[in-house]
Amino acid sequence: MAQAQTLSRNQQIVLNIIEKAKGPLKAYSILFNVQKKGINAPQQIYRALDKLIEMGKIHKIESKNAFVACKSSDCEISKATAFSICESCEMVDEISDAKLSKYLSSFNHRKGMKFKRFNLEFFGLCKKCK
Amino acid sequence: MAQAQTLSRNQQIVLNIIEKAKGPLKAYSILFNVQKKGINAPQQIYRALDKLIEMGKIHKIESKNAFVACKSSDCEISKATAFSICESCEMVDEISDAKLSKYLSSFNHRKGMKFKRFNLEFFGLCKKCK
DNA sequence: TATCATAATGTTATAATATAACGTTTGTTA
DNA sequence: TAACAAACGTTATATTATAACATTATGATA
Repeated sequence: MAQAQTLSRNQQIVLNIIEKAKGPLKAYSILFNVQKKGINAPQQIYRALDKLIEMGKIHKIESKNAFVACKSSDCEISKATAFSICESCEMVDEISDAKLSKYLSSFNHRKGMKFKRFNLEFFGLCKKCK
Repeated sequence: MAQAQTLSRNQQIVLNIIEKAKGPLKAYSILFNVQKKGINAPQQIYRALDKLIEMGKIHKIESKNAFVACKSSDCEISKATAFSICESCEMVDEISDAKLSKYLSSFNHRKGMKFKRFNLEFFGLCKKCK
């Protein structure tokens, strides 16, 4: 079984950069930042990103094609993610709201579909940009 | 002011294809389907898609980079969209649930952000694929 | 109806995002 | 230590999306 905690070298490098970043990072901007460390190809970045997502260490912001570190204890390895996204600056904030999470996790579509996972993106202007 | 109802030729062509489709369509697959009608370049598709989204006639499924026709009267020109997405087949269904919509529209993040819009994607297996 | 502004068009080129496919290396564990 | 799985490195290419520029249609109004 894959060990939940141990990160490979490339995974650790990529995660460090994402964790240090103030906002969401794009794959190619990560790539440019790690070329000094000997990572040269997009494939290497995308592979690390995929694994980090699987492990729940990071999330993809779908509307921005960008990645943020997970800050939520509620998201249960990315089964229940919610973000607030500022349409003016680059700010993205992960929303940890147990009530919201519970409400959505128990939501079931009439048409017979049982959901395994959801991703919610809110858009607006953050405090600064308002 | 832009007239909410009148569609240009290209917009109409693109909308027709999306409305006739059984599932979400990707930009380039739309392009291949309309080359017989004299639309030759991606730019033409993307421009039509952008306008149709603005008008609320279609929505983008962010996790799939694909587009579906709007079927909801609740979504208020894409201010409040929710979809159920089958992870096995290509099925995407727009969720019209007034309660859900109201709940999320009135949700406000603690950190002082007032939301203008949200997009929610649920993932699971549809009836057929289950 | 002439004119002006706006929206939409057509086209070429290119940017940005992401994956396929292959062989090699490393790490785990039986 | 042999065998397997995971991660790596690399080249090539596929997919998604936008920039930039010239042209043509459309609609409002003077």
